[in-house]
Amino acid sequence: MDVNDEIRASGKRMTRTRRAVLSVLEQSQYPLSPTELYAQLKKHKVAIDLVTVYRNLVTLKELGLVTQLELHQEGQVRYEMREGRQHHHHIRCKSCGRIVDLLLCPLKKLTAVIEKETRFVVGDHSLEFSGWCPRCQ
Amino acid sequence: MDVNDEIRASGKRMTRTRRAVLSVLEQSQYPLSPTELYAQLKKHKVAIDLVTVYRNLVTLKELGLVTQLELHQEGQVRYEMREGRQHHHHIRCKSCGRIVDLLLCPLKKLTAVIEKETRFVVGDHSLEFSGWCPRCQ
DNA sequence: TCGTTACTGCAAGTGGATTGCACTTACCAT
DNA sequence: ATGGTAAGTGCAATCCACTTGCAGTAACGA
Repeated sequence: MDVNDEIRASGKRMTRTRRAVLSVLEQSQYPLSPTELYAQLKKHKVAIDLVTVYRNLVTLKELGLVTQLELHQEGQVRYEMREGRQHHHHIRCKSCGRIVDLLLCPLKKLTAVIEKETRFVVGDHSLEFSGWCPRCQ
Repeated sequence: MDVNDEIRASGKRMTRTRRAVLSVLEQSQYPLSPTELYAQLKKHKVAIDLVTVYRNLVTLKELGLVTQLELHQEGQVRYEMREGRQHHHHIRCKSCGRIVDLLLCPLKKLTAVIEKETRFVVGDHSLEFSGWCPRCQ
């Protein structure tokens, strides 16, 4: 079941704008904010409204096709394709804003410890590092 | 050197409103958003503008007297007193929004691994869990 | 190809946070 | 103790990410 099928299976439709949003996300090397995504679309001469970008991202997130992340101190949200990629975190350069994937997640074993400590049932976690990238050091 | 001295030593002044902001933060059991802080001040009949709350928080953060945190999916920032408290993280209830401290930080040893993997120089990290608190389960 | 209804664009609205500016006040030098 | 100056404050306006209302458009199953 490819992306197209997944969308259709949920009663949603594969529209011109939705295809364009997916295409830009698929080609991006790093998670995009709605505004950046919108700028990319404009660059590719796609006629689309920023509101439509927002609404498509909400839909795609609900369908589990994209992941939403919020990086510290950014004041905006970012999205990346989920598409077979495994759970991971990010590091962001404090100087140029560059965002790079981290392949590790050291937290899975921690859940039990935290549940014992707090009596919460742990759902998600968000982990993010910031620092200075090679170019900015 | 107490809080008062620290503020004075930096060329800042200890004003009526700044004292009130600090007092509310000191008495809070959990990190407060500017709006919550403002509401607390109003409840205590402190005459203050919301803008002044914001500006004081910026100043206190710059002085290292308070820590700013951004919890995932909240869309607002929170502050807590630093005051001798050691580095820690938080867990937030997805249902009622309750925020509880975690005493552990499993990430210190990870810095070297990440620096090797990414060639970044790691500065800060932000880690946050969410789940369901005992009352909301 | 037609009808339903998801989707879109435009405009307006929210809410958290910031900025400009004139007035006020803390506090140090005298 | 007091007067000058620069930090701090309040108010209004603004910014910016994001959301909502609504009328018109288009995907796609029948």
